[in-house]
Amino acid sequence: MPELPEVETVARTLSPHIIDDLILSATLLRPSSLHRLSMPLSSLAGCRITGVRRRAKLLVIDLEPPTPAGPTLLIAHLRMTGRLFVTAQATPPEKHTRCAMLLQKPSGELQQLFFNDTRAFGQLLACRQNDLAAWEFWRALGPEPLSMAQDDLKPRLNGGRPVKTALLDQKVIAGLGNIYVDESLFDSRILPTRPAGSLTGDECRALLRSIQAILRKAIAKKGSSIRDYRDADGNSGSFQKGFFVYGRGGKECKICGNTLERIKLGGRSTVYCSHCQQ
DNA sequence: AGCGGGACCTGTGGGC
DNA sequence: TGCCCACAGGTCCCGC
Repeated sequence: MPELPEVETVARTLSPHIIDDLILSATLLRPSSLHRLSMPLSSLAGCRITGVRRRAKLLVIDLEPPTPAGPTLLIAHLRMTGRLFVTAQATPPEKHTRCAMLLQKPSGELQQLFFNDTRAFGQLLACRQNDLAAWEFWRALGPEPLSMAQDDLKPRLNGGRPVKTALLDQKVIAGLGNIYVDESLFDSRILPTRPAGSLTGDECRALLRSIQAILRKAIAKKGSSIRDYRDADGNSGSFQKGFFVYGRGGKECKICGNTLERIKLGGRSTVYCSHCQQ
């Protein structure tokens, strides 16, 4: 599910519900949903939520009090089907509820924060800031695409692997997934199979412009909902209505009318227009 | 180094 | 209706 625009939307919609809340308890309902580097979730009892933000495809919840090892964090990776949302105090866990936290608002009102995840690929990680250095995935994350300057992409795209594979690599650029890579490559008219190192400076600048424009539009549309994705208020995104290629293999290119090709690249379904993209 | 394939999970949709 | 297969927004790990 969630790529950068969806996680950004979850952060924005979740924040007003839980900011300044006190965590009274945290119950893990499926052990495998806890990251191997995580502290026990029970250690979060007594912490207050001070921020909700996004890094790459990760949702980061800032907590206090800090510890000698730096600020306390609760990080969620939603993977394919993870969902975070608040619900009434009395709501029982569902079949796919992996974690339930009891929160107390500053007004004294109680509510729950649920982490639901059908496929159970998603994970929660409670840790101190200093612990993040031990998490190789976090340490190696590439730059945020919306903060990159126009010449920042070219030096990161090299080697003979397909440019699509490189863009999916979170060490190259953080937050892109299958949807937004295919859409960005189409928008910049670049074939996904092109060796990453073969792109010219102009092509890299055009590609980054496309990535940034598409991510901004997708965030404005509250993300893309293919099947499972909902924001923290339970609403779907609508950017999927504007897809040019993702999920449209065998259909007509909206630009030239050519039949869109569908191939496997890096194990991922890939759709492109062999006429528009070069 | 980099690729493909499989694993991790559950659900859905299409074809027969 | 029902069964079986393919496939799904992500990442990791193994073997070649």
